[in-house]
Amino acid sequence: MSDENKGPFPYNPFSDDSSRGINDEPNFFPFDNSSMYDPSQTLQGFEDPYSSHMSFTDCLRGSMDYTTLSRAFDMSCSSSSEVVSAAGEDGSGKGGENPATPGSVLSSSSTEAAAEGEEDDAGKCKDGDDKSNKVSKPRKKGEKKERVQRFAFMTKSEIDQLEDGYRWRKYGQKAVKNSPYPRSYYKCTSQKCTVKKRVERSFEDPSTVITTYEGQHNHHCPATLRGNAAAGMLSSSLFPSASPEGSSFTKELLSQMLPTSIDSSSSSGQRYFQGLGHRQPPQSQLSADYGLLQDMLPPFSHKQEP
DNA sequence: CGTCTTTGACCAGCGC
DNA sequence: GCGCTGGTCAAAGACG
Repeated sequence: MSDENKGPFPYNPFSDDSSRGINDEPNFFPFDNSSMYDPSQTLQGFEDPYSSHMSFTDCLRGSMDYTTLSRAFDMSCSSSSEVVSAAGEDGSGKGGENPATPGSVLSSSSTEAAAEGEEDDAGKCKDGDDKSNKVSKPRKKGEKKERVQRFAFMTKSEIDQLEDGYRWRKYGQKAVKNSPYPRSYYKCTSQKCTVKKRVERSFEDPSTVITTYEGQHNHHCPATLRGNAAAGMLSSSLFPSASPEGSSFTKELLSQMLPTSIDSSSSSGQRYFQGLGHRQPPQSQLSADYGLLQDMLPPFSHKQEP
């Protein structure tokens, strides 16, 4: 892939020139450290999507390690009409999760996570079938591996793993080309859940952790059930399907948390947070809100099991 | 003892 | 076809 993916950020994990080519790059909106959230001023570079960011994890973790968060969506913009149509039908399909709503931060563009997805990617990752599928999985010539919805966070953090409410099992680590920092691979530990994530550090800015989620949870967020509202909230934001009402819930929620506009009209399907910017509520207020959320979340998180 | 991490090996996709 | 790289597996070890 080429330079346009790199954007202003020094290192884009999806921009390397490797042969990755399987899932391709999620639309990636790196944040600019120089414009990190400052409550005393409006967001710098407000018009610039590349500087869109928000202090989200800061809220989630009670202002611990994370200071800035930006995210991107994998709209899997590809030339494949198959993918495009899949993205389209998703809006009415399982995704009925109104991908265009702010709360539905996850827009399913995946061809698998939505319709047959739980079969395919699941097939690849399902217990016991991993190997066989990996080894013998026949693939028609020219047929590309299905895309899964992916989105990435760039997080200013000392620690690598964002606590998002889900439990992850590390299954691999690889050195990354052009980066001294390895990339770690995690799978959701929940049975039949095929969500994966990759975590790596930016080599230009070691304080920045890049987390890439892939797939959609098909189960409750443990944190929500446990009452960890913050993590659960993030989870329901990231994976609305794991919480059917979560989409509307998070829509409402995020409309408060993310008062700035979210481009939901983009024909390309690209959406992103504009960041909390100038209207981010004070920490104390957020904490109070999360306290309420903690009470609200359980009823919202009932998963409609098929 | 169950769970998780580490790590070397293997495989697939891509460019040359 | 070959080499490179990312992604994944799975055995072994660490940990609580």
